[in-house]
Amino acid sequence: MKVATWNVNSIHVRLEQVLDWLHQHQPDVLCLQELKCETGRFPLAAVASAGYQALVAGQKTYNGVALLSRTVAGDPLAGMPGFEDVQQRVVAGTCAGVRVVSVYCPNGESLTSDKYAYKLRWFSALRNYLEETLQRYPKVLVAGDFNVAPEDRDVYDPTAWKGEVLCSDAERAAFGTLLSTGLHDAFRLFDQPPASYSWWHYRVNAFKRGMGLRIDHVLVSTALREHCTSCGIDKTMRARERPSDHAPVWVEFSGGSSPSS
DNA sequence: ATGTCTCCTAAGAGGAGA
Repeated sequence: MKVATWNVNSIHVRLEQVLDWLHQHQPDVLCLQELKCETGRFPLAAVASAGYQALVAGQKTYNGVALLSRTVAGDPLAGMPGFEDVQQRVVAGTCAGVRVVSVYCPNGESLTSDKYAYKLRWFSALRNYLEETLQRYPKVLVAGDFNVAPEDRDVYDPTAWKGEVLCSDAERAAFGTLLSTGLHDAFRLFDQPPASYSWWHYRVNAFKRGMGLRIDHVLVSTALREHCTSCGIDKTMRARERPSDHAPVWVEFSGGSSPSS
């Protein structure tokens, strides 16, 4: 089983790249973020012709998440119960016995912004939601743009970014509370190249200069961790013409398309 | 170093968000 996540920064602009990626990598599930697309305008027919079903929680202009899967996802759920939010940032479904949650965590803008306070409230709600999810489903996978670089090694220049948004102590602590529910950062289960990042700013030629952060993550529950065989970041999509500012992150599991027990 | 990209309104550029 292969699952991936990708912040596409507009599904309309990146549709051909998404279809290419599905064709090349044949994931069982692909989580998407920043659709910037109303639910009713999502290109369902295009992804269907590529062989994928879609759960979509979209809105006009901003945010928006989706879960593409080869088979129809069970128990679809948009948003987080008990946390009313006009911003569409969460969608979940069950695929091959795995509860998959696609998340687009708030950016926060800056430490003094109202959006930063919202980000911390949102993470608190996410922690509660994932705790409930883990009680209901043993095999849980949470994938998306977390907008947090968990450690200094996830930042190209930790000194320059120290205390900045995406790297602040409070954000890292909030990310840590997600792990404390019983989830594991799949990327760090394996040896990885140094300077592994998933996002590079569009400005200042950041990608070519290696100025990136690792803020897109795949978290797996303990029951899933045992089956996890590899995890990586596909930088090739960031090197393309007209790229998203994020690269896809993928994870593979042993046991074919349906990891059992 | 205010740099780039996307989408919106609104009929031109400019603002919001990342």
